[in-house]
Amino acid sequence: MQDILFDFISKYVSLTDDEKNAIISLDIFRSVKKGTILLEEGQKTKDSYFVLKGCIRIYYVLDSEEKTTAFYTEMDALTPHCVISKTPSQYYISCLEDTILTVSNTDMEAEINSKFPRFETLCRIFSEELLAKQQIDFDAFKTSSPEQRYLDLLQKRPDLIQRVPQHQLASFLGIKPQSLSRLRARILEKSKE
Amino acid sequence: MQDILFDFISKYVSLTDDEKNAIISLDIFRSVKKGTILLEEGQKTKDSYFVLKGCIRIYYVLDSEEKTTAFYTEMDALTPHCVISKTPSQYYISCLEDTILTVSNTDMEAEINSKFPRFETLCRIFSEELLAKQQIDFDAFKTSSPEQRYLDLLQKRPDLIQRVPQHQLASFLGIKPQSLSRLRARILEKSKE
DNA sequence: TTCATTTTTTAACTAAGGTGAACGATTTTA
DNA sequence: TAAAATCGTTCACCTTAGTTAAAAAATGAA
Repeated sequence: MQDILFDFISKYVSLTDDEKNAIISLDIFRSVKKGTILLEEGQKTKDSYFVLKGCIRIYYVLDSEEKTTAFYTEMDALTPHCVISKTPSQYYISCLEDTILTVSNTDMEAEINSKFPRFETLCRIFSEELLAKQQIDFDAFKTSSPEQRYLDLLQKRPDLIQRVPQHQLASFLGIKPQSLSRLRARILEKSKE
Repeated sequence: MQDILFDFISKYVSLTDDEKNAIISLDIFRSVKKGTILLEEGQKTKDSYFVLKGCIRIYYVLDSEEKTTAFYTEMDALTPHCVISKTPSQYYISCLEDTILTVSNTDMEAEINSKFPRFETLCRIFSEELLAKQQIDFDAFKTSSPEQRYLDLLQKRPDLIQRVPQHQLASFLGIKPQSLSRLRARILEKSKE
């Protein structure tokens, strides 16, 4: 299971056995049941997550309605905004499936970073990559219609459409569940012609 | 002018005179005229920007229409996606106003990072902050209507609405210029009642 | 200043998403 | 297992954005 993490890291830097052992000794691997809430609105935390297997999601409760804005699956890393801003969380994080992930807090990261400078380089590069990728995703969202967004998702993350409930997918796409349902029917109708 | 940059950096780490001089000797300060195109679609570059004064924007050309997706003003940093992904750029970057900025390339950053490890820490923290902030912005975009987005912008970035052409603001808000115009009229109508 | 260009607004019409309600189907839970 | 809650779909109606076109306003260049 740890190998998933190290395989991932090896894309960026090659770790020595010393470094790997330092990470393992942190005891960061966790197994969590479907439905578990990792973070609640209003809470403060220093914990970041890296998904090894399964799926977690971010959702807000606005006007007593759930709005899912992000999904994290295998090899996705999530540092909640409240960890960075040191303010109470504006959103919930919960497990959509039984999930295996790593949980690491700011202090542990600081320690590893100072012991192994290459780990800091890894974090910097990784975070720069995520930022650039997310920028592209945001741009694509702004410049396309809900229907186009759905079709794009179908191409790029077909797995998500299978494993995630429609109403969560809808708010992820920025629309209401009824609209997603209608939009899907519309696409099906078009493809018949 | 350099002081703007160092004031900004001092929020994250305090630099020694040695470090400041190393940065100054890189000769990264540039003054560019309104309308200058810093990066074109299809180009490759290693250059990142930090805006000291003025405003630059990212725009795509889709179906021969300009779609502006981001603005960068005083104290904003921009590393184009193509710098990270090492692929040709999907978008243009141009100056909306006469602008003073720093231009630094990947190689220079790598050099500074290896000479001054604290600079790497600065970059990591800065990039993690940007990522978290952008996530929140993206979430807000997904969970609100064009009208709400406009009202939010009016609160949070009133300067942008003054200094940026409406049609660029429109695509930044994910709508057409005519819709923004109509939406503004609608808001004005409501406020009269 | 004048002319050309760009930007913003307005309007009429079309298309698409939001709302509220209803209906099975499925899942959860007691 | 039965009852309750959740989920996905459909419908009718409303609101809002997209489209096309035109005109007014603002901007820039000769």
